[in-house]
Parts: sequence; C-alpha cells; structure tokens
Amino acid sequence: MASENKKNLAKKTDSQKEDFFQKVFKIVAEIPYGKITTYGEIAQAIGLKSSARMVGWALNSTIGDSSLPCHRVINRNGELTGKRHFRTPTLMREMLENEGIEFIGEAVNLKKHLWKPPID
DNA sequence: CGGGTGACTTTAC
DNA sequence: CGTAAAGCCACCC
Repeated sequence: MASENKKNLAKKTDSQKEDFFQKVFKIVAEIPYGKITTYGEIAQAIGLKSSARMVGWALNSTIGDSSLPCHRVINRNGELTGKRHFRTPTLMREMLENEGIEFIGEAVNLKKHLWKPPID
C-alpha cells in the first residue's frame, strides 16, 4: 500500500526536522548588532541553499519570540519582505534603523551591513 | 500519494 | 521599473 510508504516519507525522522529549525534559530540568533543577512545565505549555511523559502517558513515560528532578531533577516534585494508578518509593518524598519542600518529607499544597504553566517 | 501554499531566488521579456 | 514562470523544500489537508 502506498499509504504505508507515505508514513515513512512524511515522518523522516523526528529529530531531523527539528535540526532544521535549530540551525535557522542558531544562525539568526548569531547575527551581530547592526548587521543583516539574507534568506539565501542562511539557507546555504543550513544546507538548503536552493530553498530560501524554508528559512522564511522557519522564521514564521519566531513570531512572538523577541529573543530572536528576525528583523535582521531580509531578502536578496535588501527589501524587508517579512515586515508584513510583524506586529506592525513599520516595526521592522524602525528596529533596523535603530541599530544603525543604512537604508537606500525601501531597502537596506547590503554592501555595508551584510553578514554571512558561518557554514558549519 | 497528490495538490496547495509560502518572510525566496533567478531568469526572461 | 513591472509581471510571469520555474525551481526549490517542508508543512498541511
């Protein structure tokens, strides 16, 4: 039966999927003050370099968790794509500006503040 | 298993 | 500048 197969595939290994979250959390938590990084860089550090989407998805679980600087994670263009998931759409930019992040229009100055996570 | 969705990225027009 | 499409992986139903 195919259904039996599905169980094995969907389940994978309970520990494995948590590892994905742990990596994202760890990296984001390591972003230094006044720096930012991109979904792509994090995805690459985790090993899912082709799926920056998963980083944002994992970050969704951080909503309400003030101990994680999710406002320092932006997209490849420096735009605050995740701002709409914050309590207020302006909060993300305000937090970054408060840390000394330089903005160019609606995007941050990647060249100046981009921080690349260590690839473990 | 299969279809839908998403805080992304890249290429193409 | 803009929109479209494909690729990507994990979650949910």
